Amino acid sequence: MACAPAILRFHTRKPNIFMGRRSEHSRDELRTLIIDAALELIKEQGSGSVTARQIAKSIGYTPGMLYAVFKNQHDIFLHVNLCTLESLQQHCINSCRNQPDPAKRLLLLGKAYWSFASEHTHQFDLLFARHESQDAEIPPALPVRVQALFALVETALVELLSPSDKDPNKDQVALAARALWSGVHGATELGLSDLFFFSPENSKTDAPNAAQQSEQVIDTLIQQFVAGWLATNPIK
Amino acid sequence: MACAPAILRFHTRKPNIFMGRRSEHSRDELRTLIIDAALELIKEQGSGSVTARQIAKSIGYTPGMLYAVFKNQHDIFLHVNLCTLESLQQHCINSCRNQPDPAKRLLLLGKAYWSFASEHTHQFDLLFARHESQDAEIPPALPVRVQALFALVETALVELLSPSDKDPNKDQVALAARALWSGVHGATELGLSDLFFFSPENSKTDAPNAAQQSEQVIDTLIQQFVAGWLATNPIK
DNA sequence: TCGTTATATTAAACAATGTTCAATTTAATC
DNA sequence: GATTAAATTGAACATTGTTTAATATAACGA
Repeated sequence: MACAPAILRFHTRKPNIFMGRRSEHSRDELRTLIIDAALELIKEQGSGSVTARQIAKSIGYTPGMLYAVFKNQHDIFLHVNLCTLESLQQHCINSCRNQPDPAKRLLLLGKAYWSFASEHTHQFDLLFARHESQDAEIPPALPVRVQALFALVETALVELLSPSDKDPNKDQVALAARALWSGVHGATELGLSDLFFFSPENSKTDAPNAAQQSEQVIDTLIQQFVAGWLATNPIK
Repeated sequence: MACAPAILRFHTRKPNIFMGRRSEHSRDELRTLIIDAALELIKEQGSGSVTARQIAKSIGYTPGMLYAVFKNQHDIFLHVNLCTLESLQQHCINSCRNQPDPAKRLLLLGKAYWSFASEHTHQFDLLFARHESQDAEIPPALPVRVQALFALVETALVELLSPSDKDPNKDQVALAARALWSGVHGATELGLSDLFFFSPENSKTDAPNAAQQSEQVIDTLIQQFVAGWLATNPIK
């Protein structure tokens, strides 16, 4: 292979990020362009009917380009989910930041979770949709954001037990927070699907709609859980 | 239109279900054939990758035939969901039919719900998947089955309060049952998605897997809820 | 028994989808 | 200004759900 060295010499050139670009946008700009466009389309139509061609067209590109930036469609949606999770987190934090009473704060958090889900149904659906495992890695920021959500609940639960003392069983608190919030999440899911099926005879003349039912179920769940939490954990 | 009556005469013949059949199967047999085939494929692959061609091929027919029996693919899946819901219901009933203690029964129900979901993940996913509204009507048997599931919880909650007395507030019981079961459902969903994200430092050297976590979360939720239920409702 | 009629099923087509990749355009480099 | 490498395209590919004209077949009437 006498010619190999001569050929390899050409490959030693340092690559440049801007080489050969045709558009105004850097790779990172393209990333956010794509994610924002996808998010917008999902808000309008739901993720199920958003196509690669739609996303590309809405930012003035060709579908093929998307695959130079993201691994596949599912990869794009994963990064949309990151945005959604961030919005959800902010919405929850804002809903209760001025409420010092931990029990009331939990109720506000529950209402916020439901209101976000019902006002951003398509985003919420995608966030918790369970596709069979695609070949795209979960962004590492996702677990962090979920934990941050749980932390809000954990704090409230700790405050409920000991407003002054600060030595709770962390394992127990983490478990309780996840149990309680699983409940709020489940009620939200069932509420969105309108799956409560209250017997008509049980309710009065004016049957509550799905949204009212959900809020009632969530409130009940939180109240009962808090009552149980206080009953089983004696105030130190 | 002098000829009209002559033509119309032919149309007065009574239609017969077996007219022109080429196969051994009646329309109803085809319905169950299709549903069973779809169910089997969903168990193996998950609904997301089951195609009309696969279903048709597995029962020795052509995809076009499916559309003479069902409105569309979503319609087929809805009827698969009916089977799934029936299995889930049976699984739950069987899990606790010999347990007289209502609190223990609720725990068994929770375990059963989780075990069904984790052993039939693909079916469970399809059952609660929230597609954007397709044009196929929900089978009327579905609400009935969901209510039957809630009834198991309602009964246990009533027994918890008054083992002998039988005059509970029905609205309150219905609400509490849905709240509690929303929780179990939510914990199941989050568990399947492995979204609990317990901080590693909180757990001991041997971190529990997703299944163990889910069962623990579900147990905690039920125990706390029951404690709250007993605390807020004085025994009559 | 033999056409006639109504149904059941097919086969082929359709438009739309996600994705790939050779070809092309463009910018940076020598 | 020629060369090199990256960015983007555009056309293709295999699949998908679904429709529909054509066909095969069973029941009916005489």
